[in-house]
Amino acid sequence: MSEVEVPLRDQILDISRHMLFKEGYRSLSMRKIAKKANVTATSIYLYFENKDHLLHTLIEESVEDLSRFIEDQALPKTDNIDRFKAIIQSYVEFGMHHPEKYEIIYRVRSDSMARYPKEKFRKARRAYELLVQTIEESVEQRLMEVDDPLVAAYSIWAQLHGVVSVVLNGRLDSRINKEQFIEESIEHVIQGFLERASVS
Amino acid sequence: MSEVEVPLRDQILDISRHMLFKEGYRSLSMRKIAKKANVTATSIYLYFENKDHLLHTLIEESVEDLSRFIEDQALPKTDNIDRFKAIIQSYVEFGMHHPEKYEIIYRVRSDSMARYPKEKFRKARRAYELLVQTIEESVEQRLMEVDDPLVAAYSIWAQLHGVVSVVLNGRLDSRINKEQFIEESIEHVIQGFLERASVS
Amino acid sequence: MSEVEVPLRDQILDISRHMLFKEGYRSLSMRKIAKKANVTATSIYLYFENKDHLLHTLIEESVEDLSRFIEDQALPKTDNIDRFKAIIQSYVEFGMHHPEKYEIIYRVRSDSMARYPKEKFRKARRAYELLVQTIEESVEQRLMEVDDPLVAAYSIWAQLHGVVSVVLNGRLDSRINKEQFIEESIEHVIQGFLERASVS
Amino acid sequence: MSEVEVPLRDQILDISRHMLFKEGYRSLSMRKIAKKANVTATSIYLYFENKDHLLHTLIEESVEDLSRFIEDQALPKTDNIDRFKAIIQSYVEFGMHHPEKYEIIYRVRSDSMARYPKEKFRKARRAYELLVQTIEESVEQRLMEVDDPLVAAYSIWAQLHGVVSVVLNGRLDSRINKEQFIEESIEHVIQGFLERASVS
DNA sequence: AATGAATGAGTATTCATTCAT
DNA sequence: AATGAATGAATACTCATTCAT
Repeated sequence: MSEVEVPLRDQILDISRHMLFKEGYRSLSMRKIAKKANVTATSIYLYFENKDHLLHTLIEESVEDLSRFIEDQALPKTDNIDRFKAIIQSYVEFGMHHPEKYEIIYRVRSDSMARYPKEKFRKARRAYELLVQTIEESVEQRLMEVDDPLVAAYSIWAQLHGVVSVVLNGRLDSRINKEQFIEESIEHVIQGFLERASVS
Repeated sequence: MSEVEVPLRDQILDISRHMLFKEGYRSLSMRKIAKKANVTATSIYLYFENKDHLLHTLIEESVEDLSRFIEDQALPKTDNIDRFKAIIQSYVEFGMHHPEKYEIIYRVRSDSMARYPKEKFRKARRAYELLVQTIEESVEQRLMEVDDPLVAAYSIWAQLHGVVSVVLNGRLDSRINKEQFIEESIEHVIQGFLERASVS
Repeated sequence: MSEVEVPLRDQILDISRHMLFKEGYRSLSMRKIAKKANVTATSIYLYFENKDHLLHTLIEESVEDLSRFIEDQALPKTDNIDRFKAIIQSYVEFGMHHPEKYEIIYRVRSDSMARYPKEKFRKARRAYELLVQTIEESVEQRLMEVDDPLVAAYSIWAQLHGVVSVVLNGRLDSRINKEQFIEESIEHVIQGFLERASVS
Repeated sequence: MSEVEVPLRDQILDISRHMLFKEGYRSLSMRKIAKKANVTATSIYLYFENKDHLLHTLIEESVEDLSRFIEDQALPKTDNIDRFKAIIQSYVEFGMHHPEKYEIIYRVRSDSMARYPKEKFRKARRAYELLVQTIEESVEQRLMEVDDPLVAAYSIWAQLHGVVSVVLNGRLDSRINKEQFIEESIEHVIQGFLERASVS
């Protein structure tokens, strides 16, 4: 009663996000969400048109958070190389610190989100566009040398995603130290570009 | 009638693999598989104990195919650097040529495969162990320089997986040419290691 | 429409009880119950968690009714022999007047009720405990002579159950009059004890 | 190989009888029987037209065994009272020594055997008819005094059945010794008749 | 004497959703 | 802002039985 009331809509989002992460899309049901929120399933429909809309909201929110997180870390950097590194670092950091949100962006979609309006995924590109632009400027400043900044940016993103998802899915070889793995992977991705530049 | 009869068991596997790829685990149902195979759902149970067993068979088969594909390409190479490249190339190639099998290894698991006997995933490691060993030998021969071959191998695998899955999930920026993306990504992953060596 | 509305929950219990009696446990299905109640099978789950819970409710209710019926008839009797007779009479009477409830207590269990919490069957013992106590007091008052009141009570109960179930299962020889059979059986069970006493 | 080959037909009967006793009708399936017999379900149909026929065979066999067991014990007795006691004793004894067969006679029927041709149950009456006849002769010889031998016989049978089934269903109060319970119950049933006679 | 392949009807249960209140 | 009652379609799986061999 005296506690701060979390609006039901937010509660539903939190519960769904968590359940999605813990148990996967397949066992995410309106009833289970409702039960955890101590309301009836019907109540969810007051805030979300249907299950898809609820999921879309979840994705949009995660995508927005990821973009903003990266921008917050990268935009303050005025040096392009610094910014380049910041984007990469913060991308991985977001995955590690907000696994539930990170996973929603990638996992959900593959399962059910053919239906997710592609258009909205464009938004997700904000951070990517920033990376492209940073690489372009670095190239202009002869700090880097790449054939195609677009391709380079996408490749970096893909590689980082591979690194993050291996860790989040708990597939890391048990003999390997997580922090070491992440650090060296990041370094490898970054160096792959910088060294070439420094060589030239 | 006069056509070559494909055994029902194999038909079921093919259909399941395809449906899994096209529509995801969650919409894979025994009934749908049966309908596509023009048999009753009951018939599936003549060949597979239950849905899990069917999926496990699918995974096992994919894992085996991937391992063998890589070995076939890499083992003939006697030079370690050649073998190193061959492993990487063939891994990506397998993903591109056998997307359904590739996806099963990764996609299915996250959803349902907590139940998949971990022991059998060890098998999946055959190619990975080969990569580790190749790196170790390259290091001994001073062809490469890495802190920890185990970590390096895992990092390479993760990055390649990121690259492959971005393509398979159709998430590639429409302005980007797929072949170029793959080629440059592979080169980047490879060069990241070799250049360091050549520098030293 | 103008009829008194019987709550669905009660309807389901009535229908289940009846079907159980008429067709046995094995052919009792949620679907059939639903069809008889003119609702979908899903609706049953609004009132009962699952089939077992539905059956348990049925058993509990029958057990409770039997106990109360006997107590209602027997407790008012102050004389122990009167009470002894009343317990026996009312036990059989309950079986004859409420065959569906009587049968549930015995028939269902053997089939599915290993799962039924034993603890709840203790309740069923209320009438039995009353019989034990009544015999004990009768013995103390030298109105009866038995080796062991516990054994005597159980033996009486078993014999009565045999008598009742023969009738309810329609196994009575067609040449035999039901009422006569019951009356003489009861008398025999009772006299078996009292005569010994009167002899001494 | 060198073992005595039990004909499959008998194996099936043995397995079915045992499964019926252990797990109840509801979980008795042709497939499970077949699996235990190491044959396919189809093979059962070589010996039994269908599941019902298999069960009927089981019942018939049990009924025959019970009748013969009682006759073997009772017919040699020339004295009617001895024979009366022998019938009762051997009935209970059969239940205790052949619980699987005993249970089939009673348990199965209630569940599925509405379909069992009543005519065949007449056979089951052989022992009962013997009891009736024995009582009739005892009455003629003024060794007993009963209103109606038919009713008396049926009542005895019912009471004994109650006693046996309480024990076989494991419903005996844990504080009660099984042997004592049976002995006293039998004695009570017998004495109920004899004492009256001895008094007169 | 026995099998292997297949079926059709059935089982309990779960799900997203709707509607009247 | 939220509920309670209900649905229709789906799920994995089991069963007795049949048929060709």
